[in-house]
Amino acid sequence: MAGRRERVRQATLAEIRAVARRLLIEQGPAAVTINAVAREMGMSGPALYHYFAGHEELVGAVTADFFRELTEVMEAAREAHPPGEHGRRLLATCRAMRKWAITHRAEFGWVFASPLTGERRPGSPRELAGRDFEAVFLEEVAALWESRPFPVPAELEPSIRKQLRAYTASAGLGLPVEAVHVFLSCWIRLYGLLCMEVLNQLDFAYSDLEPVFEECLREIAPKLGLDYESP
Amino acid sequence: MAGRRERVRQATLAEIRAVARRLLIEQGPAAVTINAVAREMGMSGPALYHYFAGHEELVGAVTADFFRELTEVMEAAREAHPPGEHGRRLLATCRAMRKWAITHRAEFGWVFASPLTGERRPGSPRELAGRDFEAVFLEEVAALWESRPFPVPAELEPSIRKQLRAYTASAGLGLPVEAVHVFLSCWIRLYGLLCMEVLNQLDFAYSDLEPVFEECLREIAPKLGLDYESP
DNA sequence: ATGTTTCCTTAATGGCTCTAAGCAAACTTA
DNA sequence: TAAGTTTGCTTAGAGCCATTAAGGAAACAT
Repeated sequence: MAGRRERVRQATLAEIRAVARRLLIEQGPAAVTINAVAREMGMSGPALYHYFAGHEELVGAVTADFFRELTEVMEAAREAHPPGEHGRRLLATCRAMRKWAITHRAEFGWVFASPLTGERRPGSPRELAGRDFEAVFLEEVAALWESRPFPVPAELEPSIRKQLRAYTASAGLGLPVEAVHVFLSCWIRLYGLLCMEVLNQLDFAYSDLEPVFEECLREIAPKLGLDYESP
Repeated sequence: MAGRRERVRQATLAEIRAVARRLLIEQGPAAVTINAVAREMGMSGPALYHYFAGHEELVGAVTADFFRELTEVMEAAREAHPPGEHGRRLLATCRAMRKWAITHRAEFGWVFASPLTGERRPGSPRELAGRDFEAVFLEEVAALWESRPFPVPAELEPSIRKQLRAYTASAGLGLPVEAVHVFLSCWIRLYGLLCMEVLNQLDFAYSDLEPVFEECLREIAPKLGLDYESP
């Protein structure tokens, strides 16, 4: 079924993305250019336009790769614990996320500081991979809520409720708006911390943020009714 | 003293930065190029090298401008309240920061997502302006601690204590390490939230983060022993 | 064996950064 | 005031980039 031609094409596509990634790691975001990737592969620049419509699309594809890899790492860490142990599964997922982020700084930084604007549109590979990534946490929290609902605030600021209603519906899980709100509060703290770390916004005070991250986990865990456990 | 020549030079410098900023706002970060700025001013590209050593330095100067402007806005908001009312002063400062950030999205985003690497080195205009910005909060928190110390955790994770000792000393304020830690925890939550908002990392769930920001303030205030007040 | 598709090439346009060489006006100084 | 220096610009050009266009050769389908 997959003819030889198609196989070769897929191999070339994979090599392009691999080279792009290598350039990002070795020489920074600015070095990921169509020409540089082609040169590195022994091809002429315009040849790459048979594989990607342009620079933006290449960047989007590479970003999607990063999301997928990160998602896989997180899922693997989560599945190292039995399905019922939501606390351990969530903690493992969080730690796997940070570990990947700091061992792949260039890639993780690229994800939000990428010079993209258009590639985030609905339907793009990047957008789809982003949703999967997000789902790793969301699904586990939904399962946790199913088996052992965590405490939620009685009332919600009206504007927040209104905004979250749309998101809650689109997520399609059985979570009430209030639970989504608690989850997002935790998410913002965790992801925000990582974001600042990778963008070097905390260098002025910290050189190693691992204990700060753990402290964040310790504060977040009880909000989801979970016990914090040291790594 | 300031000869005519020097005056003209300063005016040109100011115009360059103003044009760079306009290009950033109107056409995004990628449009801020030496050539484009020069063209916009009716000059030839290389002329700008008499004012800035290169693209990096121009970007750094513009970034420093943003920091300075943001710092001024925050200080003005703070000074709208009497010196003794630390709570109101800090809340006003925080709100002024977010207001500036969302009314100047391009500029605020530029500050951390800027393609700079070298311009962050010690002594650069950007680095100095960044310190002043940081000081707006830090000084007020120091004054608060002076007049009404907030509760701090009895013990600190050893690695965190060690790291913060250096920063606390360099900051040169009379704050103990524990208080600096509490301050930084608050800072990370606030700045991290803003960072994610401006980098569009929360669009998937929220369209208006103002109530989320206020909720963050409500949670942070008691950590500094302050009363939260609605805006 | 023929026609089509696919993959790649080179050429070319126009943008970018940055260096080099040179001209002219403006200041400085004797 | 005249000579020399500094300053502010110019154009030319090298070398990078993205992207389009035109064409050749190999692989595939019929």
